Amino acid sequence: MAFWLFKSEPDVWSWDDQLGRGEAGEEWHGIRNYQARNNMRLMKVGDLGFFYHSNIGKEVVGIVEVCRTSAPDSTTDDPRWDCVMIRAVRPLRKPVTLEDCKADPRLADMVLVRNTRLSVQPVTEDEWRIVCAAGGLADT
DNA sequence: GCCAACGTTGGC
DNA sequence: GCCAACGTTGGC
Repeated sequence: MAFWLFKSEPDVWSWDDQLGRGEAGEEWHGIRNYQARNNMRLMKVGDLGFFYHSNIGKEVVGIVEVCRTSAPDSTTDDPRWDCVMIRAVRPLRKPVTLEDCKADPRLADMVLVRNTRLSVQPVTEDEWRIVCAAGGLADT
């Protein structure tokens, strides 16, 4: 089981949009960056991820689960790009902001803090627990 | 709206 | 294969 972080501009695709898809989930299409794509190729069904709002909010707002491994991105004919599908699991009780993450020395190496531009990132188990706790979720 | 950081492209 | 030019992302 691995942990990840998915970034989205809420203008384009928000947590509420994701929640609206329910169990069916949503294809995480539109990724045109090799590092982000490679991360998606490593994902397995059942892996968990944070749903992060970039630009507006700049905060982790919810938890998602990978529900389909990486497959061709339906929004392009370019065979280089593929993507997973994710479904909403639950919101954080309290969003965890980028500022919060920067303020916690234990999260200093988090990709979110270090490489602000990567849109699909790995999260370590420790980071996962710390952010969940900060978000008011005892476990997951 | 600006700009730093980073990725990609293309000329050589 | 290097690197300058350019485009994009995302925090501020």
